[in-house]
Amino acid sequence: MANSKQKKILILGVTASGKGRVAFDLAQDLDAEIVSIDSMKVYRRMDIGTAKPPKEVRERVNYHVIDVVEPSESFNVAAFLDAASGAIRQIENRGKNIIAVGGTALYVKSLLYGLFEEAGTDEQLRARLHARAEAEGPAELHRELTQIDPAAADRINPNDTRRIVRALEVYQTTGRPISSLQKQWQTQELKHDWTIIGLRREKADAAGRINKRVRRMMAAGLVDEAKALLKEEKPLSQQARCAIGYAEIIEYLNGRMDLDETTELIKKNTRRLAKSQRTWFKTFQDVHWIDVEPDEPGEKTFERARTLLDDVLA
RNA sequence: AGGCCAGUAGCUCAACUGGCAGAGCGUCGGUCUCCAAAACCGAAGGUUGGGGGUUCGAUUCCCUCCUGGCCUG
Repeated sequence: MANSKQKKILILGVTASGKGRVAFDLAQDLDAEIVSIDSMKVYRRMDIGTAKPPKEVRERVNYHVIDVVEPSESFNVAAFLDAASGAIRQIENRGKNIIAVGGTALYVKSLLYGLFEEAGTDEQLRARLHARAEAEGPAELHRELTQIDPAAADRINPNDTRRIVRALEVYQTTGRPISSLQKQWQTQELKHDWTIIGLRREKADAAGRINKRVRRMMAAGLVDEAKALLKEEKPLSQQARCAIGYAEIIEYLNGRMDLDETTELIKKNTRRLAKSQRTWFKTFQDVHWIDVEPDEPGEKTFERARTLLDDVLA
């Protein structure tokens, strides 16, 4: 076979940057399948608010790691990495190219560099530790962490209950300090076998696209979609219920604000998400950035991405 | 027209009988290895509506003007 090794292309960008469109065009062009890197598109029936690719699109290209869990279920990085790795293996077996797209930076990082596998989650232990943090204050747990794992304690802020709890959880379940396990993102030369393309836009342009998209989601029936989810047998999981768009509409349905305020709040929170994605992506190494112009048609961005790939992969 | 209330950070509001103008939210920046659309940290931002007066010292007391709201005619 001439092309014995498949291409692995990763496309990054903040929410509403246009990366989905570019991924789809590239997938058709390169005979590839798509792996979604998105902590919210994994939930079934949360379609409008998570901006999933529509059916017509999904009929033409295979999408993975979308709709893999019920809205009542929890999900996390490890589950993502499992699902994504499985999908990638399948695609490779079919001899197709792989395009990963997404904006959940932690998941991207796990896909590139892996996670330590010695400690999963222990929900009960975690709940107990959180209860203690509530009662005694996070500083007390942080002091304990200093005893068993000074390196981790040094890196974690005394108010950061979640990370303190996770560090203690890891120690109590494995007997090993978390800092001794978190090695895979710290080596001098981080290695992976992906070609990474990043889509970047001016902030005002990004904000404008977000506002437009939120308006479109509201018009497309986001409120009804959220209502339907709330009517389901099982309640939404903690993660699913804090998805932007859904969280605010739940408040709205509880009479906490009117529809205009709700829409504005969704825009604001989406802009905040974009900001934090931007911050994350700055730290990513070897990204080939494409600066997308405000009025640039999606087709042109796709052409630019393809040209860039030709150069890089040549 | 008269009476009353209000005017302090971009927004919503604090500041005991005069004593160094603060908070929340937003904005900006950052952290991030099993909840990450989460959680956490940091920074900037004010001639306290204008002008005058009393005082060692005024967001605070007095006068006046401006703006907004309510009440009365």
